[in-house]
Amino acid sequence: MTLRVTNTLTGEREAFEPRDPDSVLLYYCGLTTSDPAHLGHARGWVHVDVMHRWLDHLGYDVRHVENFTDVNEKIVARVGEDGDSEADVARTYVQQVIRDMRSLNLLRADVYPRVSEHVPQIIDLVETLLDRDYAYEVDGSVYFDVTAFDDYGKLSNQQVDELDSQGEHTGEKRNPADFALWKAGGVDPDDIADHQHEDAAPPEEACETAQTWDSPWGEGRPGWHIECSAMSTTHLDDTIDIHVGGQDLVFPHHENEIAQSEAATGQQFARYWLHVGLLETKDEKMSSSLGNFSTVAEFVGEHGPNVARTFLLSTAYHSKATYSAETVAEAEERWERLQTGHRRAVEATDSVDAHTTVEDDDLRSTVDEVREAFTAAMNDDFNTREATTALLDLAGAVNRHVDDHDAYDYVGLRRAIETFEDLGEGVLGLSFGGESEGDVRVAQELADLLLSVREQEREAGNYERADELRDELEALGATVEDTDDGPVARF
RNA sequence: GCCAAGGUGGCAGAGUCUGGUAUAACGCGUCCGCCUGCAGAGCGGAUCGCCGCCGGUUCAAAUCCGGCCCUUGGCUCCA
Repeated sequence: MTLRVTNTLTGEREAFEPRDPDSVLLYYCGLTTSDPAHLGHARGWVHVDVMHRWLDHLGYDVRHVENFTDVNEKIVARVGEDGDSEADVARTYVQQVIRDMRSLNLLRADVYPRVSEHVPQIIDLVETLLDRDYAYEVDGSVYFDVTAFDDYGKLSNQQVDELDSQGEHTGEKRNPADFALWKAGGVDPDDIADHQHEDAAPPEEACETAQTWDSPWGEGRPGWHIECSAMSTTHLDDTIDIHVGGQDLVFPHHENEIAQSEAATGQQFARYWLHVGLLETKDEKMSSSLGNFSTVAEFVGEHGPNVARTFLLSTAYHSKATYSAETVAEAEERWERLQTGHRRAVEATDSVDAHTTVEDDDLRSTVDEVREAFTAAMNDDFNTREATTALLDLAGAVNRHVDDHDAYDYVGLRRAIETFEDLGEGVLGLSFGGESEGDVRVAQELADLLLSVREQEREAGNYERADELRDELEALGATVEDTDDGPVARF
């Protein structure tokens, strides 16, 4: 069974064949560090993370690069608010993003390159494009000439003529569809005014802090698209295997990356282009500029990383996803069910009723089916929803086994636990063990003490007092359950 | 205007590439039963759709073909 992926370049789901059969070069278009990351960004991160984990699982040696765009007008617009200069604001947000990523239990990328560290490579690339007549200079700015690159539009199926008729005619560009590789001078206050918040520094002052670099064409700043071409080539290779990004980047960003890179190297830039669907609230996408977002920090703070990942993975990466109270509640239930299944399997194997001579065929065959279904789902264009569904089936089998048997199938349960851990933790990045250490242990003991008091009240028939004790425990964040083996408090 | 993705039960969301192993998965919601002092978790069962509309191909279509309607995204910064 081989991995198949939907390639935006061809519009088809095709067999994945990396350039080298043993390794994969993966690049993800990261974000501009001008605002706190929102759940839509997290959706991209988590899906790329799972792609990375699955490729590892399949035995590939994965090299994963994810950039930060720390040079941008929108960052300048935050000066005075989140820092004293463009570089300072960028640092503030890079730090926040790293924290957010950690909170989501993401595997680390091999490199997190920033634009500000790659200006020499960008300049080299622009020079190459000028040498090869794919670009032209006007008053210290350099533009890419889209008419010089025959394949322009191949990713997004755009026609240059059509783009020209829609584009803005500025004085410097030969064609409206041409785009900047290098921009002369600093940042124009007029360009940031619209992006500023109330407490930001005055536009003129903010723009004075914008970073500029020397170049063969004078002082200036790199264009937006060129960075990814330069960083991808620097840290991976001229041709990479998988380039991932949000669906909103297909045009113009990714189209322009292809044009720049392929014009410069004469090689195919990326073999597979995968695009992550956008996270939408009611009827519109979640976006910083629309202000309709929930930040990663808020969401993870409220729901925790496991619910966050379950939520983000409950829709296949290429589809759009809906963010609403209902969809989040569903994710909470799905996670709860997975966690309960895992926990009950662990508790049953630890029980004195677990026997090595008992065999439950239903449990054992379900484990095998689940592994097969999970693998098939992931190989089918990383279908994380189907993969999660397989694990939910496993939870059902464990529950049935524990409910219906007095003697437990130790070996079968072990296999179920291994499956939860290999696939749920290893591939989906969930964490079943969770927080059962240190502080929680003390809390657990105190809760148990209260529960024993509650038991006395219950035995005495004082249900009113017993329920009060339960309510008090629950008010402190515990969940009280009366099980066959007695009352239990969970956190 | 151009490009792309998508329209499946109350919600959400697989399946569509490779037409039939489907009485349309999984979850949520609702209802009933088991369990329970009650509740929760769990188990079992049920409810709700014939898959945007129209036509075609086929022994057979949610899945293929044609037309139409609608939604979202991109064409300016955006994961």
